[in-house]
Amino acid sequence: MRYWLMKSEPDEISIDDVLAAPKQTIPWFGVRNYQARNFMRDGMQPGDGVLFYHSSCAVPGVAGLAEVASTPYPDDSQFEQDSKYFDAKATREQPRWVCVDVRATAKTRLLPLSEMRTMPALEEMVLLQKGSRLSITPVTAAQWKTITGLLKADAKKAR
DNA sequence: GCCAACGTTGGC
DNA sequence: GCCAACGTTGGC
Repeated sequence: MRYWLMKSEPDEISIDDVLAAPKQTIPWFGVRNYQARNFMRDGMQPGDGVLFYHSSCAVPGVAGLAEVASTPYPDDSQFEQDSKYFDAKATREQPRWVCVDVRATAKTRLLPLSEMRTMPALEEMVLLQKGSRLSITPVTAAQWKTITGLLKADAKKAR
């Protein structure tokens, strides 16, 4: 069981969009960075925990929780000429890009990036490292526990 | 919209 | 295989 942080632009696909999708599940297509791809291809297993992160928006941060819901498979958008994710060098025989299905499990309060930066327990998060801009990054079990623990406690207080 | 940081491309 | 030029990401 591993943990990941996955960035999505809420203007494209927000946590609400995924929760509204059939089975609360969407294919995580469009990753076009080799490191991020390798995390999906070589690291992800169904059931892995996912921090659903909203990026490129007014207040970037963790907006919900999700889980990996499939093994990796070829990303169809690489074959679609009309897609902005089309890759002329990819073939059905030799796909270059993969995706996994992601199932949203909870919307949380927004945990802003700025707040995460103040938390000593999260100092080592890949997301918070200088110059880090990978759309998929690994999260340690301790970091996962810190963040989900905080968000669950806050949800309880809000009830 | 700016720009730092990083990734990719392609000539050599 | 180097590296300059260019493209992208994403917070601010």
